[in-house]
Order: sequence, then structure tokens, then C-alpha cells
Amino acid sequence: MHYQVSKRERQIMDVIIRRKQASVREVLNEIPNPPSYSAVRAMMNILESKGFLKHVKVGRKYVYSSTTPFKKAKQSAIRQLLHTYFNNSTRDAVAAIIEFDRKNLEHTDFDRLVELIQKARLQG
Amino acid sequence: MHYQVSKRERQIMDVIIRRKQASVREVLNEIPNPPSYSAVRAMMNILESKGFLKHVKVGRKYVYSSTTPFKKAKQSAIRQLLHTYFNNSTRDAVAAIIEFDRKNLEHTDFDRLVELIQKARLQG
DNA sequence: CAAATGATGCTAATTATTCAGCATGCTATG
DNA sequence: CATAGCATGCTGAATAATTAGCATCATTTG
Repeated sequence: MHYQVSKRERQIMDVIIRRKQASVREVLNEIPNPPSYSAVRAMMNILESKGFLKHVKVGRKYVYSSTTPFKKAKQSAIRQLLHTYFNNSTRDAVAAIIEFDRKNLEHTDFDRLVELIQKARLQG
Repeated sequence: MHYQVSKRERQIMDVIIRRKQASVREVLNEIPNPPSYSAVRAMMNILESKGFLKHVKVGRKYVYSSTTPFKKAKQSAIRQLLHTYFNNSTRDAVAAIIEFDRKNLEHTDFDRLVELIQKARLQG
């Protein structure tokens, strides 16, 4: 999925994936240096015609969401990250993410991470 | 950086980031359904003119690498992933990555993850 | 040493993306 | 009920991306 959409399309998809759903206006509001409302609308129509978005009518506006289940999209993004930056090493990736956010993590966060790993160990 | 390059450009950058460096031919070989050699070459020239790639001459061929330090690019990718898929929750991201790869992880891997977290805790 | 190979330089054309604007219709509100 | 606001439908144009091909030069190899 990752290399199938254009630059703007990717930007729009990311907003919608993150918010789970969004109207044209909402997407517009989250794009830095956005083009016109028309332009965003046009892109979203294209994304729908390509099968990446769907919409439902709510009142008189359209609310869009991704056709790809969130979980699938997430896994695909993780796969991509692991492949490009971590030579598929889960361990290195986890290390990097923790490092990335280290200064914001509390002791309880570390505890929970350990818990989480122990739980995964038992299930694995 | 993520939304600044086009689709193909992204694809090429990812190959080079992953391999640290690559010739045109090598990039070509890693792209599924690749365009012509000429096309890849042209894209890489563009990427260089945009400042994303640089090259050195090795023998008579050019070997390209990213101008963005690997670490920076990695951090940017992590930031992007956290934002789009995990509402900036490090914990959720770590959980998802472990889950993603759970069946391939050995006991020793879990041990090392725990170690790694304890170490981060001390440094944090 | 001639020819084949494989690299880059350059160019031009095709195709895809991105964009804005006008028409239209519904809804709220003064 | 008129009009302002905000939504979509549609269209065409501008811009960017993507591509292939030919020229050229160096290197290997028969």
C-alpha cells in the first residue's frame, strides 16, 4: 500500500488513518500549507475512486474513512519501518523507539513495558 | 522529510537508506516493477539536485548515499509512525512491534528486551 | 586493437498529480 | 422568505513526476 499513493494522497490518508475518520474540512485543517478546499476534495474523490477511501453521508457532509482496516495498515507501516531502518530487527526497533522517547518516560512506563514483554513471552 | 518527495523518489530513498549506499543498478534491482535504468538514473539525479542524495565516484560508477544522517531519518520515521498509528504512545508502539514479530522471538530475545528497558530506565 | 559492455550526460515527450473555480443545491437564520 | 453559508459535482488547466532513448566516453575482453 505504501508506494501506491502519491505524495498528497499519502498526506491525506495519514490524517484519516490517524483520526479514523474525517471530513474534507477536517483533513484540510490538519495539512500544513494546505491547497484549496477544492483541491483536497478532488484528491479525496480520487482516493475513493482508487478504493482507498470510502464515505458515509452525515447530515449533508461526507465523512471519510480508510477502506484498509487500521490494524492492517499499522502492520504494513511497521513492516516498512523494520525493513528500511532496522534490518528487520525487532529488538533494534524497540530500542530505538524507547530511546526516541526516553526523556518522557516515567518509571511506571518502564514497568509497564516490562510487564508487556513478560506477557508476550508467555503467549509467544 | 516524509511528504517532500514523490512516490518513486520515496521508493528510491528507502532503498538507499536501507543499504546506506547504492549504485543506480543496485537501486534498480531492489525495485519491484522497476522502470528503465534511465528512469531510475534520472530520478536519482533529481534527488541529488533536490539535496536528498549525494554521490561519490567509485571506479567509473556513482555510488549514492543519503545526505540526511541515518539517525535523523530514523527518528523522523519513528516520529511519523508514532503520530499516525499510535497517538504518540511509545508503549502502544512497542507493544505493537513485539506483537508483530511475536512468533519469531525467542526467550533470549525477550530477556534482552527487558535488559534494554532496564538500562534505559537507569539512563532516563 | 576492435567491439562489446556498461557507465553517465542530456533531452524531450508522455503521463500523473495537483490545483482552483464555477455551478448547484441544501440548511440555517435574520 | 431571501440570503448567506457551506456542502458536493464537475471540469479544465497548470505543474510535477516519470519515463525512454540516443549520444558519449571509459573499460574490459576476445
